[in-house]
Amino acid sequence: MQKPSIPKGTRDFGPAQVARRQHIFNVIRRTFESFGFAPLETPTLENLSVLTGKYGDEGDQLLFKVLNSGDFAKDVTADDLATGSKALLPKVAEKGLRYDLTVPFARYVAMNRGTLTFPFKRYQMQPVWRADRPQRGRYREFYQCDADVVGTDSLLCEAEIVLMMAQVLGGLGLHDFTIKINHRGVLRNIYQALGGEGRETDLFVAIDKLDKIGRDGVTKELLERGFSEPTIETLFALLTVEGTYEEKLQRLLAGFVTAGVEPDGVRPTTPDVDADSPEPLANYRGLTELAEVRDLLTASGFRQFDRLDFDPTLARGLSYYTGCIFEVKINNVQMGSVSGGGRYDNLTGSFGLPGVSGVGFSFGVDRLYDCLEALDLFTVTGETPTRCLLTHFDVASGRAALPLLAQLRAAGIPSELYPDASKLQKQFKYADAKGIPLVIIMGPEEVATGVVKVKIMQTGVERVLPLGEVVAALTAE
RNA sequence: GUAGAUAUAGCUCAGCUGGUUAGAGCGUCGGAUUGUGAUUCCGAAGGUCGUGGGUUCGAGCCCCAUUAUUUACCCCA
Repeated sequence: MQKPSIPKGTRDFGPAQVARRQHIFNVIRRTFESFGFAPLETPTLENLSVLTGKYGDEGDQLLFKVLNSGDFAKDVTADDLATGSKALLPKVAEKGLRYDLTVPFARYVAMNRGTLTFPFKRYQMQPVWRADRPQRGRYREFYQCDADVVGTDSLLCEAEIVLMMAQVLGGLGLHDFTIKINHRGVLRNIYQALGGEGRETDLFVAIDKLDKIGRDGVTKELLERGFSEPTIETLFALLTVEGTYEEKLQRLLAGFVTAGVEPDGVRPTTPDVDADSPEPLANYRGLTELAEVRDLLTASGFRQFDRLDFDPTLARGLSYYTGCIFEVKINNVQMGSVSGGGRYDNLTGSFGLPGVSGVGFSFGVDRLYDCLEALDLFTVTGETPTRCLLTHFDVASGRAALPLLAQLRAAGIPSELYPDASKLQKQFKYADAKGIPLVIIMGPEEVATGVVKVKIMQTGVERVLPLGEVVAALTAE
């Protein structure tokens, strides 16, 4: 006999876990739909040509590839084998499991460009797969819940992302969170303020780690990557600006002007956005857009600015982001980000549809689940949906219970009849173990008199009711 | 890919410098209660100690290998 097992990084979800997960999905779905997003589902399998090259070299290695059907080795030559796996791969696998929901979405938009109405808003809640090393909060199969908009540059989308993040977390009872926001334009301006020394991406990767490895760690890493000490000094002066959202914007602005950073223009903004800001703010796209997002949030009634943190060190890995970027962390839990996203100006470009701007974000359901569990915030506990258990002792009383069972179900009370004529004790233990709140006793005595006992498990109180009144009495409660 | 930790009953874990027949709690099953759960009491079943070698008179314990799990790094949700 072999020991049963499941693949690394995958999990079974029992009834209680599914109930809790469904609760999370429901909160997210309700929020997405209330903001006008429509559901989309895409295949588990995508063609590898769609997936490869979209997530960088490391991402490509994390893709699960699916072996071709039939004789998958029929096109393989001795040369291919000698060359190695890279030459072999396209010949044996042409499909792979989806790695995220954004790329399949982009593929869908490009394929259906003729029939979609833009701006197109969709949400998607499906599993994705990554051949990663599993660890805390990291699985090989996990669910993402994405909401994206394509076909508009409006910063209202960015503001609404913040609103949705806050609404979902609040709806789940997770009130102690931080939404970090930054802008790729701000990062670029910082890079320019340093005189454009070294590689831009090296800089972003290093500063993104600031909260993890600290100032000394980042300094060391930048020195290794060829940045000079005065440059690093300037960098930290910009990165460590203190104050409110607004104050940080102003201080960075002053820093950019001092450093002589060339203004990178401005996209159209709403007229009165910068009413209380001096003119130069408008000349840096990143700062301008962050200011506008803040104003749109204020106008939308957003009141949780203490949980919205403009963090110039937030970089995020995925290179396709070009505008605002977001990341959400739950405080007081050791867990990576539970949500993240941003704007990408050319998402569908690689699928032959250039110039379409998209903005979106994603929740990690599995991490939200782990956070809720760590903070003991789950309220859903149901092991079974059953509300009422009918007990019986013999074939005759079991038969006699069936009409009542049907009536209960018709009345919308999820009910079941214990399938075997076991000892009553066993039937009660079953109800107790599953958390079924009501037990109706239906023995020969009850059948003969037409009067049944209804026991409320939690209190132990037992009521005696004529058969005909049971459904009405239970419905009333 | 790099580094560490762990592997003993269905589950969570004890098991001393290597010493006779490997333990507990929970769970399961039976009984006290032949028609009443959760509480109480009594009893029972359940383990080739991850796998393969080695050292030793003797290995759950020491050594080597191997597999699985897990944590951190990288990267990410």
